[in-house]
Amino acid sequence: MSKPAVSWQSVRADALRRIQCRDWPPGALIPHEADLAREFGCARTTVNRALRDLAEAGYLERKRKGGTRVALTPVRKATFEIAIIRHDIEARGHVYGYKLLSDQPAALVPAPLRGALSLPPLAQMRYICAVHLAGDVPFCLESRWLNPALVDADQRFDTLSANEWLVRNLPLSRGAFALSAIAADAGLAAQLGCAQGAALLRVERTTFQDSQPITAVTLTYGPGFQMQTDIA
Amino acid sequence: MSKPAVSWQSVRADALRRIQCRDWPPGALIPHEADLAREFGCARTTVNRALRDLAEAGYLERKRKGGTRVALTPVRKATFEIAIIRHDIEARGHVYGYKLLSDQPAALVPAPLRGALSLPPLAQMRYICAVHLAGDVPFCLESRWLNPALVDADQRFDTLSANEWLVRNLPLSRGAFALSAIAADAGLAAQLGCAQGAALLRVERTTFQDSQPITAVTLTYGPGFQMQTDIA
DNA sequence: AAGTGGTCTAGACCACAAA
DNA sequence: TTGTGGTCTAGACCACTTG
Repeated sequence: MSKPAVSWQSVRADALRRIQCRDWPPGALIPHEADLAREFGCARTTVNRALRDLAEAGYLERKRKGGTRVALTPVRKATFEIAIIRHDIEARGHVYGYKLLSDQPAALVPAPLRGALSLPPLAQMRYICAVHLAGDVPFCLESRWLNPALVDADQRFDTLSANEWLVRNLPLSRGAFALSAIAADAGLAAQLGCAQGAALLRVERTTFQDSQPITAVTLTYGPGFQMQTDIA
Repeated sequence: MSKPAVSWQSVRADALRRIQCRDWPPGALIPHEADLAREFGCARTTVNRALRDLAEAGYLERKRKGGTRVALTPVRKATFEIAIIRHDIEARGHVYGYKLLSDQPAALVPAPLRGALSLPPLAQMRYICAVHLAGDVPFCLESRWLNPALVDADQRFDTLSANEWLVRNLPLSRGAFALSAIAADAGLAAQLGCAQGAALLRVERTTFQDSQPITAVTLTYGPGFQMQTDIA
């Protein structure tokens, strides 16, 4: 016989079991990789892969020379994908519709956004406003400031949304993301076809390519919209 | 001299550069690991680590025998941590306060929740309602159904919130997470000290240990609350 | 100074999916 | 059947931290 072959996944599973059953209690120092490798009968590389994965998942904290400790508060994460809105609507089983409301080549950027994008006073950007429809019902209002230096001025967004064009064409290196609730004012109520004062979910994103701003967008979803995901 | 040593991070960076400058355009098949290893002058393992990382980040799609392709729509993700609310409030620079509003050992679970938790009709769970304060201002209302089989009935939540106790004491294996906006009704307005009809951000979570339900919680945040994070 | 995790190597075998 | 990624090994050196 040769080897039963110990997989890093099995080492990970066993280590996780020890953490969860308090065999390795929160805050405790666990044996170092070489010891565990001997115990599991595998190479240290395999143990390393398993523990590294548990550390990424928030169960362990590792430091050179300091060793590996069980996290005091295991951090669980929920992740949202920066999706193409069309895909989101289609995944919900609706027919996608899109309507461009306005597209101004150069508009003054409001002060709060200037700060978020690190722009000088009086900076101008292209401003686009559009609505995404699920069937005939307004689903999401897209209100976007776009860096004109990064997008051909001839590029139209009357058929393909700026959302979709950007996801496909402009790589981003970093960004910020904020979620809030807002009451519909008269304008929003008209554009989303809902009652004034309705509670709406709002997503604000700003994205950059290195230190160069790409876009700042506000997505306001219709009433009743839920953003769902699984916990890893 | 021996070797400059090629790191997997440098391979990753170079591959990412080729993707972003369209040297490897979206949808294209890129060279296989062995070729890249020769080109970069490193072991295949190193290339594997780099490309695996780019695949996890959403830039590449890999299939055995199929090879590695550049993703058509690079998927960027925003991650929220399942935080202890106290930490969230303290990180915002406020003094944390907590008030237990009610704690019923056995209450009928409403039908929609029963479905989400896979519970039988007439199922009962412990029901807890509490408010988290930032200074003197209500910050978040916690309304929670808790599986009594997993928590000692003697466990009080009048000082330490169920939120914090659970994060520290009950490991979860999976869960679901939903975000929505809701208008404050009379009860919410009273408990959060806001106007009736104010738009509030709501988080609903259900968590399980294997197939056993742990808890279902609704967190309703005060008006103006923003949930923020960075895009990876 | 010394201990621990982080990484690289060269080689091997396996698992999956396409041809 | 065959090509490609997925993983394991044994050994080595390095980098960061703590004592």
